[in-house]
Amino acid sequence: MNLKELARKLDLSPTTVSRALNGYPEVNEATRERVAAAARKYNYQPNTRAIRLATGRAMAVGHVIPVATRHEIVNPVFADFIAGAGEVYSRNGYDLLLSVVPDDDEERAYRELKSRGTVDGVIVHSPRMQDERIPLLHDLGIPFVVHGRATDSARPYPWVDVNNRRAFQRATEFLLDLGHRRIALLNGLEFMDFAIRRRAGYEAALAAHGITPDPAIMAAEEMTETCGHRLGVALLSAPNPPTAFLVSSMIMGLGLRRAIEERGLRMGRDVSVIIHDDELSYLRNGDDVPIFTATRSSVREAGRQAAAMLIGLIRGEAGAPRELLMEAELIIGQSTGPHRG
Amino acid sequence: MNLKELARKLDLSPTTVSRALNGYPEVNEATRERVAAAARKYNYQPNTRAIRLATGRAMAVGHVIPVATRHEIVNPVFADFIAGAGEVYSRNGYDLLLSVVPDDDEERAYRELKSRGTVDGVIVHSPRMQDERIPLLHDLGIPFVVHGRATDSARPYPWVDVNNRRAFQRATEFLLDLGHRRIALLNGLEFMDFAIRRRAGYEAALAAHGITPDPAIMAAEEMTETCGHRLGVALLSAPNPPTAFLVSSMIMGLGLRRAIEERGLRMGRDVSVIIHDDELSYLRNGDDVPIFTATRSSVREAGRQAAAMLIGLIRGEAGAPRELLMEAELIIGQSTGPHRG
DNA sequence: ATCACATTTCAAACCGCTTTGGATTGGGAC
DNA sequence: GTCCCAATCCAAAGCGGTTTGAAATGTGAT
Repeated sequence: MNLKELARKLDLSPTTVSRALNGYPEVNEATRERVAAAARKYNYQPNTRAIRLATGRAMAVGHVIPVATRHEIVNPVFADFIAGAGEVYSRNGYDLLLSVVPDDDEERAYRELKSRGTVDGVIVHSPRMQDERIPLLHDLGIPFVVHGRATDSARPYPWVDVNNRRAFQRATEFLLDLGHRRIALLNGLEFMDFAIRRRAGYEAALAAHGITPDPAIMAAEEMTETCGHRLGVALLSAPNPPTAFLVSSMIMGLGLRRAIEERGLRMGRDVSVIIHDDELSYLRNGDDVPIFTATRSSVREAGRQAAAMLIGLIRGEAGAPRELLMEAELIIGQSTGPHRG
Repeated sequence: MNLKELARKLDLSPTTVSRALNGYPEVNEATRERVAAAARKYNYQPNTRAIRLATGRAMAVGHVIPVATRHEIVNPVFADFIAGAGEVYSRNGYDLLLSVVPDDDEERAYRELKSRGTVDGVIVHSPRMQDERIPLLHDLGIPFVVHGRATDSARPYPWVDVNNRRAFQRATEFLLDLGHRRIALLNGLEFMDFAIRRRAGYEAALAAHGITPDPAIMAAEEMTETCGHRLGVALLSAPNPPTAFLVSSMIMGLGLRRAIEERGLRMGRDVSVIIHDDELSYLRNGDDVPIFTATRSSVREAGRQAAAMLIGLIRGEAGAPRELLMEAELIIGQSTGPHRG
């Protein structure tokens, strides 16, 4: 059933039917209801392809997912972020278009998205510092929202981010208050913007206590279980090992815990650990009692917020906020305890 | 730059330009090259929306991701499956459309996908046994491929799956050969088809050794870290605890390991564990030496295969295989050892 | 009765491409 | 020289909606 057929059944012009269904004012309330009833009866659904061509809008949002050609890692937070964003898109009639692109081909991907008009806007994932995608998207004139931030961007740009700096600063302070002085940092790779900010927070808290950060107990690696384990083993068996760890992801934290327990130590008693918890749905930090003490911020909620912001931008809604800094909670779990001198 | 403008620049009709670019035979080789050159020069990209309307094809594939309204879990294998599928789509000019849908609303989602013509085909995720989506998609006439299988489907349907039964049968046999007799099964929720098949393999291997499965050491739960931990604690502290575990996912295995180590036991020495490893990119089972002994099968590869099969179906390629059973490898890691009587 | 004006409806153009059904041209067969 | 056919190209009609500009109808004021 298409518009023309429906119009013929109703003995109306396609124009009127279209307007009736789209809520235009210049149509009689009685006819509008007649049209609506018929549309329901015949289960009329306007053809998306036609709407898109006619209106010039794609009614779709793109998420370009760069897949590192070398280590081929898919960011584990994607699934939840997208689940959150997807909710908002479907409520607003937008489709979610996923482009999986080798990371050396991203620029071409964005240009094509623009010139072929497949999407009305995009979400930028995993920003690096001085990310080239931001000026590119500005130039192309595609509405976009960055999940995270890119330090040192020349122009302002819309973003949704967690206050990574504050979170890690608070977490470090918490450990300091427990008496820990030798606090290791297991960070993500530091070309990622969030990793830089977390380190900054960590260093600021140390500095405020007159402690100079020790590069020997600061690592920046891929946030995997095995990396967490390897770093844990190395740091714990070194001379003057840390008594506490600040870890950038739950998965890495699981690896660290493995290293701790292999050495016959107890997490929370012998060694304190704070992780960052993205509240991934398949990796909950405990059901009721948190396993890890954690800085917690829902990445799914970030997805919702970013999607809402992007739709606002696409619709050209003025005055909507263009920046959103989400504060992480500090959740006290069983993985931290006072320093045992 | 659109087709009409390009045609005018070339002093040709849009017809000819279109044909030249799409490789139709009725155009002079010389003009074809002239057209191609101009297209490059002006960076002409045909408008996707127009192509879609004109051809009636959506050039897009849908992945409907049901989000459980209650526990809100996003399947952690999605990200990698989709990364694999996405590679194949982009190579073939298809877009990947993600619909995040509350799981009680899935039927409507599929019907709408059909009647609005947004996609040419879909991938069905996480099939249950007797999955209602399969007859629905058959009726709607949308090409589809199921990732996994649905026991007891009346009609045949295209699928890509791991041989879950064989994998768990082999794993169980391996444990039996090591002398274990009390082998626990930590399975996924058993309305999922793969969980049923894994249990069948487990039970078959036990039966071949004259062992009656003991429901007391068989669990079917959500495959999370905390569930693995909770079940591990419960089973290990029960009278007559198992000496080996067969676990349906790596994440669950991490939780189990935590329970084992909390009790002062060593995995691989005191308790043997075999997990199923989907080779998730962010959750590798060790870098060179596997942490867990595992049945291993790449979910990303499954994504590639399913995508390729679906595109074949959409294109109406006859003779292409409609079913693909991938065998899992048994990888020997450090988490298994002989039974210590 | 007449006119201005708001309300309601419609015909037709348009979005940018594909595709059908000719039209034109040139060369070879007869 | 005529006819046929292959090789090229084109005009126009689509795809299924939206949107513009105009027409038809009804209403109240004059």
